[in-house]
Amino acid sequence: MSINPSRAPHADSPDSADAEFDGSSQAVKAQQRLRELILAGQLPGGTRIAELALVERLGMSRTPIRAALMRLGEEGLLQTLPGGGYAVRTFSEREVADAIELRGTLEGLAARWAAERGVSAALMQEADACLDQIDALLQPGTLDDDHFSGYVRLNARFHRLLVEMAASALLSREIERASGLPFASPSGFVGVQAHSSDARDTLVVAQYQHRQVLQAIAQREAGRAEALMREHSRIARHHLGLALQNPQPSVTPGVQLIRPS
Amino acid sequence: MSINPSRAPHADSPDSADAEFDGSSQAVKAQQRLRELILAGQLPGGTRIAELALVERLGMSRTPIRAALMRLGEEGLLQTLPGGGYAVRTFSEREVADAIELRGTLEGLAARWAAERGVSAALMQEADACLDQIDALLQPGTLDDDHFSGYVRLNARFHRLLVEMAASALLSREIERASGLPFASPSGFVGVQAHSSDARDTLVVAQYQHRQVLQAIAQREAGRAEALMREHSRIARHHLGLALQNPQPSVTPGVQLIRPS
DNA sequence: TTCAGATTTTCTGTATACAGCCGAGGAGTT
DNA sequence: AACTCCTCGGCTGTATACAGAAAATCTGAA
Repeated sequence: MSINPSRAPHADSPDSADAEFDGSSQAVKAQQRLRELILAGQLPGGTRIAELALVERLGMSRTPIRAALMRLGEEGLLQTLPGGGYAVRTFSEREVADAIELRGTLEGLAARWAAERGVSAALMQEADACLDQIDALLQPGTLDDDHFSGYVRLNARFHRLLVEMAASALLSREIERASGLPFASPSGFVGVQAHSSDARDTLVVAQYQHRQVLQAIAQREAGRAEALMREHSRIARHHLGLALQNPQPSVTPGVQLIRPS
Repeated sequence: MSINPSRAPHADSPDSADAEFDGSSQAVKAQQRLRELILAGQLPGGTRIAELALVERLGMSRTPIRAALMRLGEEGLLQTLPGGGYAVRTFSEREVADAIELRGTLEGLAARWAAERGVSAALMQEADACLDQIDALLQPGTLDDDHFSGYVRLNARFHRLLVEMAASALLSREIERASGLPFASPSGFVGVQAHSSDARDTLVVAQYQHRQVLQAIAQREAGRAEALMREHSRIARHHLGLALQNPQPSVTPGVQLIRPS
């Protein structure tokens, strides 16, 4: 017996191109795929998740699935039920807004620490180069979907660099955690107005704020840096409002978890 | 066989009076007892923790122990080792200070939300009564150990009420998490100067800040409430400095996890 | 027809068996 | 004597068996 051979997994799983490299353990694979399943709306919000169903679906035993459920529970995507077990969590609009503001506050703290403690020249240059790339993307007249996904990637990169500037493993973990809810992440909702007329203008404003934050950090203006990052998160909140008026699950993963108010 | 009967646990376990009521599952018991073991210094910081050793020590199987290790890892008390497994984490003085400031920032956000959104009269009265009790404790001339532990309890209660005022489950979880590191908790270090000459004065200042925060919330002064809570956390940071000058593991659990800088 | 009780099914929590991996230690060679 | 390679032991990740509990369903009576 041993590992019952090969185990031809998933016969259904309409998941798109996964084939992501094996990572390592079964547990992290389970966590990743479970998250994808939830965000893609495969698992309806609010209903109990049976471990055995996932055994069937993910093609592994209960042990790594159990670990993944626990992790996603800590992360906030699942809620523990009183009788035991987990259910896919749903979020009120207020909760999502709170999550965004929380992330903004934490990123504000990161910017403040970066300004107070100073940042290595190499890191500043890297961030600067990142913003230059965003500038190039925002040249007038060039805004197709490719450019949008490019913006999402560069924006996430800039936010990551900013957290790195704070040089605090503790804060990094906490921000990563707060950004775990997909709609709370820095780029969670940018795709929502990809085809809006003033889509570019919003990104221009966001990019302006990026520049100002970096300048404030460089000039050691801690209070200003913090305030700017907080304000910056309001853009995500604005996007949230747009996303709820015009839901497009394809571009904003996880919206179906937000229950209408 | 079944559950090997009754389980006469621990023959060694020099733990003090536990006998805490059964709670429920083995997993949460494991988590609680593991945390106690770490905070009491039974498990030296930095060394790898073998699951089998805990099986022996806690008298249960690997499964709940594994769950407890994962939870404590997420919580930050343990770090995961590259080769797999966990080790008791140690903290630099800087990290502890960061944790305190992070908690202060989050509590500041809670105070701000409370002020912005308003608080029920019942909750305000409860907090007021709590502060009245602290006032009674701080009457001049009466500062023995009992009063100190009373202060710790009431202080924790006030901070809990304040978080409740924000009425955000998300923020509650995050603050609870940030206070998980024992030295980052609101009352983590107050015992450090129990026998200092100006012990009472520090508590008087803290209590003054409590009153002001409550007033700011009642008057809907959001910015002031936030700033006050942030400043309030500096008292804990002050206590941290004292604790490191004069370590007393008995009154400040977990200090031995802080590595000298 | 509806409600209450009993039975059955299914689930989670726990314990344990199995296999691969990493590290320590010893033996052999230069 | 020092270095290298091999072997052995222990430990973690994974799979599975077992027991208690809760929910769902079915049956019987009012």
